Amino acid sequence: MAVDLELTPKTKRAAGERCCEPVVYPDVQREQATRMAEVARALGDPIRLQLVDVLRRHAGKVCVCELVPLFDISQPTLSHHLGRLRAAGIVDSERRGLWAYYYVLPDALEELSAWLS
Amino acid sequence: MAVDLELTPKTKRAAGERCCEPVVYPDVQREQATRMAEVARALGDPIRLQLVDVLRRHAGKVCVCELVPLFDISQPTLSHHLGRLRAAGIVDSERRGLWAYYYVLPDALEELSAWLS
DNA sequence: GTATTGCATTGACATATGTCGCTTCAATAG
DNA sequence: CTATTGAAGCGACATATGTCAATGCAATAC
Repeated sequence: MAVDLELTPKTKRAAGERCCEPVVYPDVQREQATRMAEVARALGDPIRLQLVDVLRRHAGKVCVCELVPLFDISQPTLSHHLGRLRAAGIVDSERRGLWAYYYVLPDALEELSAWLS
Repeated sequence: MAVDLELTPKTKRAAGERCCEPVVYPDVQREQATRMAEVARALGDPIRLQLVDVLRRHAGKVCVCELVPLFDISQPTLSHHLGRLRAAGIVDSERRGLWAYYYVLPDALEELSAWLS
């Protein structure tokens, strides 16, 4: 075990047919995949996906106080989800007095949407 | 502190203007959001997204042995990612002798794709 | 000034996730 | 039969995530 005999020809090929055609795709999009995966991960929670859905259907800015009663989660948890969506560049917010209004940045979903189509 | 005086009228409204119009969207899609979030979460990793990309561009079934050298991860890790994609219903596999061939189930991405568009 | 209100932050906790090395297992080669 | 090969399974580990209660903070109401 300690000694390496190195005597294996290593020319084994299991079957006569080759494993598959050697089409190795040149990884065109490393950064693109990272960007799209980041967006997909942000959408990978039912509450966040519904948040985006509500914000998209409401063609304007929606107050957080309007979003809280839509979900069975605490206000800090909702704030956390909105923060994650904002970190992913999917939404942004604007404070008006005491209230915070969230809205979708439409371009953020474009790349992923185009790739999926 | 232990006694609840209950004497607050609770009729406070911070500003004269209402917080926002009371458009509470009837949550049409609870299960739909869960399904789409599951797919999005499965795509929420750069390696898995690139795996799906390769499998989609290759209009057929691709051998795992062809996928391994495309990424800088170990074979068990790649197997784990393929397993996650299969658990999400995005891909399926078929064994032919020693090899395993993976392919995309095109319908799996349709719902999310339609929602994003 | 003090009290209240809407939202964000913090700290905590349990669970999920990505990664690896090691092993197992089925299928083929000899 | 035994040896080898491709792929999956099994811990183990560090990190990320979803959730909450408690707190903080700025703006408004009094």
